[in-house]
Amino acid sequence: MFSKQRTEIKRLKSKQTIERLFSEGTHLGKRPMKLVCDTQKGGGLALGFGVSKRMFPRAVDRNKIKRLMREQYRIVCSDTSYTPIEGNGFFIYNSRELPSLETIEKAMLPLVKRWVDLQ
RNA sequence: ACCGCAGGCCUCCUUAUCGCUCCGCCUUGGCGGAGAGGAAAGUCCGGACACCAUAGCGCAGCAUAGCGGGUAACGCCCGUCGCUCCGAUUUAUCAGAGUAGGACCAGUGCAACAGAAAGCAAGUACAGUUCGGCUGUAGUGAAACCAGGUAAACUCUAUGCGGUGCAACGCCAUGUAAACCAACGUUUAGGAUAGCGCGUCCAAGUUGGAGGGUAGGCGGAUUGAGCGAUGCAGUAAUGCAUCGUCUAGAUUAAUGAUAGGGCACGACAGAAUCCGGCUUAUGGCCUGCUUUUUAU
RNA sequence: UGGCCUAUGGUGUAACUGGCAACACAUCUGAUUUUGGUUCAGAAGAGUCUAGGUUCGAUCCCUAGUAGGCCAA
Repeated sequence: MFSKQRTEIKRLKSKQTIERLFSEGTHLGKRPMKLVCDTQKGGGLALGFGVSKRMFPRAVDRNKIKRLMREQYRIVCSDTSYTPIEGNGFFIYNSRELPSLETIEKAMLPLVKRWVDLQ
């Protein structure tokens, strides 16, 4: 995944690590998104994306939002001012309105910056 | 042309750059290939597959219901008969649509109001009469001496149905029990199963043996009652034969972004074990048929 | 993924085996009171979640859908 970039990004798959991330990780909020992250070294960068079923009952909308968030993180990585991160992160979209790529960008940039500051 | 009905097809296309999931090749980052639906949905039916004697047998229970056929199977599909509806007129026909349509000569129940009377009977008024009673008419009602009506009332008849579900189930690895297996022992009391009876299984203790559960990973998992073409059989659903073809397989869960062009300016909507149906949501195009109106 | 249940005035509940949809609270009007509350008298407000079917006639029986809720792993 993102193999040409400076850092390799893994998919966050394990149920155990996700549960530990949510109980021990740092919770950052910026409307309409939320980031749960830690700074665990050695494992590289692993990311997950989630949308509440309560907010969007249709699967088509949930898939769309997750694709938009993935795309936006890819754009963030390709930027020249990006500094590599190590750890686990989970992005959650937390609003009832269907977003555009711009609103995702406005929310994600400060979240990533605060995550970098934690390193 | 409009309305209604039936059947079939498609689900924005294309170019460039970057990016995602799986597979193959060389090899450690490149190349090549493939990548959501007709409903993937609701979970309403039917199977495949897997495990379980707490799985068996009988009763009970549940489902289906003209007749004939198709199918792995079905509550599905096809044909056909009857009944009902629709619009029309030729008043008995038609394009169509619907139809849980077996049996009240086995038994039980039910029928508000009205009515003399709604079920082991009793009996109103008038007329006729062969004056024994019978026959006809009236009035109430959805239905009235006639082996009445009602089974989407209980029930009966025929046919079918064991249960649980891929988070089934199998393997790997970690490896501590009060948990497992076999033998001995023993009360026949209690417990176990969607209901009941029979059956079956089960405890504490001793000895010996063996490796389980949970968290995690892998398999199950995509080549199948598959799809397409042609021919034959059949009114049709469908079946058979030959040839061709491989078409998602994820597991916090893959299809996007940017720029350019075109048009009808894109509806409903995203696979999670897999098939056959049904139902619901929904954009566009084509073909055929009935009725009506207009024109020729 | 699989299974189960519910829906009736604004709210909470009834309606027996199919036969005029009932009750309480809330609302409104009037009386009592200096005023308000309490109390008393009266009124309005539904066609039973939606669409079909069976029936002479459905809240009730059957089928399909909609919305909400619950359970197991």
